[in-house]
Amino acid sequence: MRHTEPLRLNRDFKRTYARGRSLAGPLLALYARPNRSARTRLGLTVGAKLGKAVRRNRVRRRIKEAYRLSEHRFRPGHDLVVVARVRAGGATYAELERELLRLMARLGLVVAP
RNA sequence: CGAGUAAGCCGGGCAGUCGCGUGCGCAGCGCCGAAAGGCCGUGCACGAGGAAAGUCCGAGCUCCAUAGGGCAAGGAUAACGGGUAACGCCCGCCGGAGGCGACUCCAGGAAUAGUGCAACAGAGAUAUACCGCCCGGAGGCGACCGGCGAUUUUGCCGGCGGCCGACGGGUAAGGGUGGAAAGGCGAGGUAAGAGCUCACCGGCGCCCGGGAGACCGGGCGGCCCUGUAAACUCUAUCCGGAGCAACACCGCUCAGUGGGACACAAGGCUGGCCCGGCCGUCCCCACAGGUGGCUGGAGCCGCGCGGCGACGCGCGGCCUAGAUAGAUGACUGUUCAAGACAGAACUCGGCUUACAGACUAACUCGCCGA
RNA sequence: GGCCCGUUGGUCAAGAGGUUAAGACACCGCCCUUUCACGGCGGUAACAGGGGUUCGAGUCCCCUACGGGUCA
Repeated sequence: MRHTEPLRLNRDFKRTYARGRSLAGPLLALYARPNRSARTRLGLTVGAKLGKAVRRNRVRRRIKEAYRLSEHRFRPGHDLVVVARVRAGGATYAELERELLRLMARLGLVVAP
């Protein structure tokens, strides 16, 4: 992704959970924290409760795709963690995309078009 | 046509737009980092499985230990012959069990090397004698006959066959329990019985013949000795330990990051100010950057030859993921029998488990037709 | 990704081849008490699932499912 790099280290995840602002919907939970950088770092968490490897991969790829397609509209310079909740295991792409955009907007991270 | 057995093979296809990983090429010499190193654009090629899974076995590879090895402990395997780098896998075959059959299943060494265990039931459980049957029999019972005594009832003695029977002995057929009861069944035999004797069958030992062997066939001999080794054990064979988060190299090193506690107090940032948000000295706990290893291998495909087969040999051709928070997704069109189980993480050989369906050839049984 | 454990009533748990699987807390009913608590008596309720060995399996062996620990 052009303007985003992955969030890798466990300590970055922990910092985001502890210091960041959060919001949760039925399918996803979103944590966000400014990182004093021009770049946004994105971390995805898809736990074992959602299913086996194939299903977890599908959920993760869909979230990534939804993020990628709207990336240009997001305010840069944040560490983001998207946690897939159990019901996301059976959700369609459209449902996941709608929820991600809604959560981002409610945290004020969407630049007005 | 119906029912069934067993094996191999495939496991959505095609097209478009956007996006991702690796390799090769081109371009800026730009950006991030203290450095090792990494990032960004673009063209082409390639880009998950038959189970990638469970981690149940066997190996390669790496480090540690030992350095000729032996013994002990612990673990694994278990008919026989072969295949293989090796195996607990595979093939063939033997024995046993099941099925009309095709065919399937079996941890399939030793229970006379020893030890342990066998609840309940039952007379008795690795050795028994409760009932019963048979022989002897103290003694008892009550008919009948004879004799004697007496007026009769009756008493005494003897005889005969019958019944009961303390006790002593024989027996292991029968009873009934049990998963298992001292080979099975029949005949002889006997007081009653018993492999006590005999025939057949089962098991054991020896001999002969066949086979590469497990084993099979035949003869002879006495004997009959419960089950359990996924109980200890014995016999034979095998095994040093750990695992790519192994390991090697490069680079940083008294600094950083996260959590807790303290505390919204001093201080700093944002902001005109309040609220709010972010940072935070000291104490405790935890953590650590990059590269290689990393895919060309007991490899895959085709043809020929050898072998019943597993497989082997020869020739020709091919290169087929290599990520490191982890690459296959999103939106469409079209087609069909409408898509199951499911995602590589060092790599192979197996096993096991999950699975919608499609195809190929083979065999068995039943019915009908020629 | 590798290695190693565990699963018994609602909860914590004993049991280690043998009749009907302990115990505690919890729950239900009765007694006690004016009532509640405490106490007493009684009761409901379990071997994760499947297959095998054995006469007999919660226990021994194999497979599956689930839960947990550990290794940078």
